[in-house]
Amino acid sequence: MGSTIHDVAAHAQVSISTVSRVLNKTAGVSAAKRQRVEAAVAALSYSPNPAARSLLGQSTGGLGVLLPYITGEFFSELLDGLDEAARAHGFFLLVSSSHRDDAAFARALREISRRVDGLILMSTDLHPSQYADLLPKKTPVVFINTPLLDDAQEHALAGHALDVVRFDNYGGAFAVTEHLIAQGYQRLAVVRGPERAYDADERVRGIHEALRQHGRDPADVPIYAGDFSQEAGYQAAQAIAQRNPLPDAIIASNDMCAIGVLLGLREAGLSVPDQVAVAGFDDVSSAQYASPPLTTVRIRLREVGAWAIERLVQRVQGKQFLAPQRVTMPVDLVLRASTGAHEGTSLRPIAPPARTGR
Amino acid sequence: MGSTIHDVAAHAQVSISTVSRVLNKTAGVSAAKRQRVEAAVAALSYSPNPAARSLLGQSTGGLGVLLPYITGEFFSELLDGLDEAARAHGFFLLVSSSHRDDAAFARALREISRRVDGLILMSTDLHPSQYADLLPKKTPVVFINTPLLDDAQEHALAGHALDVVRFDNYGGAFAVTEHLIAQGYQRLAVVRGPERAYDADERVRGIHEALRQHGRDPADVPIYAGDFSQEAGYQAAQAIAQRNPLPDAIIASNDMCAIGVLLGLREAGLSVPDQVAVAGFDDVSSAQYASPPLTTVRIRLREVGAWAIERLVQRVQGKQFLAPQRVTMPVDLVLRASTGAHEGTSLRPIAPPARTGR
DNA sequence: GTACATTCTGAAAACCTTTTCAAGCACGAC
DNA sequence: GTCGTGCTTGAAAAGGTTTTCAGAATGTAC
Repeated sequence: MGSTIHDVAAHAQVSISTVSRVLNKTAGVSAAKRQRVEAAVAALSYSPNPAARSLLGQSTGGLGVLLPYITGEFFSELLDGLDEAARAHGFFLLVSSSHRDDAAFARALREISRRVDGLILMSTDLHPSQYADLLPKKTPVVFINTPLLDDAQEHALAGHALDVVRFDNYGGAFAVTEHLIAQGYQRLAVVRGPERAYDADERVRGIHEALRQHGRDPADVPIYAGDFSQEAGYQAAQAIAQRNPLPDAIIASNDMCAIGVLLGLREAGLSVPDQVAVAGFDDVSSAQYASPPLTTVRIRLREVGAWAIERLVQRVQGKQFLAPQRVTMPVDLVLRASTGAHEGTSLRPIAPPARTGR
Repeated sequence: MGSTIHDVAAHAQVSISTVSRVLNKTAGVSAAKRQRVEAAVAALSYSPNPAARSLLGQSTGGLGVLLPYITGEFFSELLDGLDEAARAHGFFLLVSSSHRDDAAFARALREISRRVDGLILMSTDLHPSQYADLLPKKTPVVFINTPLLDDAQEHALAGHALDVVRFDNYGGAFAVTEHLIAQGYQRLAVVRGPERAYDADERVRGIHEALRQHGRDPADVPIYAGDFSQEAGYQAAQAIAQRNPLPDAIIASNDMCAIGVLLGLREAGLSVPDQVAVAGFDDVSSAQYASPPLTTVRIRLREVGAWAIERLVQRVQGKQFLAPQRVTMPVDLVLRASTGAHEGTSLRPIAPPARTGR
């Protein structure tokens, strides 16, 4: 348990340098000594002290993950994808979430970044460029689902090893809206996500663009405030139910909100989808068990997580000089009963948007 | 960013020993020097290198969490409770999950335990005593939801700083069963959790004891195999629907399974709760959005997580010699429509079982 | 046989902190 | 004035590893 490299060296009758060389394959060692060292390592069940290693500025074996929340199916699945990929590469995840204010976030970022080899950050209301001075120059970072960066922002981050992976909020919202229009719904309403949240904005943008492309005026579609919570959806549905004329389709900012909308409509005595259709976003697993099952947009969270880890590990393992990437993961439109769709139709892939390579 | 204690010492014109003493309050320092040091620390925004600290056998600032899964609402909520409590004490969580076999688990345990000050372990199919030789003697450990230990097992673990927190699987299952009996249901069926899983066993035990206490023979209640998944519930429901006479109430091992049962019954054209009642366990948030909303047992996962962290932090921060505790958290019976209960009744606390103090 | 290149090996420095040890200092008591 | 006491301070060691540097050993070419 508590054996050191010195113990191994003594046991194998070589110097500690030789042991280190065998372990790290950093230089040639004669076959005889190598075997003695390997035997000693096995006999003492030695493994290098990670603290000593990271003190030398080597790898810590840890990757930091800072998320706004970890509760809920959305983050749970993302985290699972991250964990699985990290484990496959022999890394551990240092997780920290829900930092109330920017100061707390900055503190956590500073503290955690000294203990890890790379960072994964997701924060919907801070621009990556705002982190610039908080980030240790040497630590590679992957952002998940942050706003697109303009040139000035890219410039501010130029010194960092920094990639971004997004999922196609815009395209998913566009597709859902087109689907509702194709189904013949006339009077849409929207329950949006939090103010200042990039993904919420993108979804609204996708909805508006689809409306425009089908000759409808976005101004005719009322938008209700929300915050990705069931409660917000419930409240909005109550308000929408009072409306005259009654909207015949509601696009919720995400599935939890949509489930709240379903409850609110049921309370108001309205039937889904006969009187009002409802669509969500995210395809959390509750979506298929809602009643009626929810039309929504599937985000391939596991793939997003795997991509982020993969990229980080590449950079950590010596490939410092990879060109920064900005990737957008495609999403899938999932059709279910809540919009009067044939349940069997289920999966329809959306063409991925052009990947901006810069 | 990269400033060391030497930089601070130079800036404040004192020795590094003095800086260390000011930072750790480990000995008196004259007021003048203390102020100079504090000013220097602020000016250079210095914070001690965690790797160097942990190399000295001091705190790493990390707590390890090994769970069987992190996906799903159950683990998500537990993890959130752990994270919140850890953050409150200034600790980070090192998370690792889903280790396919015992060897992988042991490896992860060994690797992770060197990077943390304390460990939280949850594994439903390994007895704590089996970890005994895997655990570093000095690292305190809190087990979540492990089997009760007999004297021999306690003895094997005697050298370790080790606490256990459980939630009342037995009592919750007992209460649910009593509730179904009180509602007048006659022919129960059970869909159990995985084989060899402690919590699944306890829930069955609670059901059986309740049946006996109400003069019924547990042998009359069929038990269907399951694994806490929706799929298993769905399959079981299909099988149960074929049964003659049809059971009039189904107790599922957990909520996900119960939701699967609801789907299976709906598929079979059976209405809940008119023809068959359904109850779950865990009270994940989907339970209240199921149709019909699910009668279940609420586990106070956040409290369980907070307790575990609290205990670990106490031990880490010097209180090595606390007597080991074995605590069982009470659960709450939550009544909803799936068992024909008045939805308004909702919450009924179950008296906590005696806390075994050893 | 000598000179040289090449491979292997061990000693020692470096990473950054905490803690022990001993020295320095001021102060009060005699 | 001298001694002892207690507090403050700095030097140095320790913790476990990687890496550099130089030396040793081996092999090759003439």
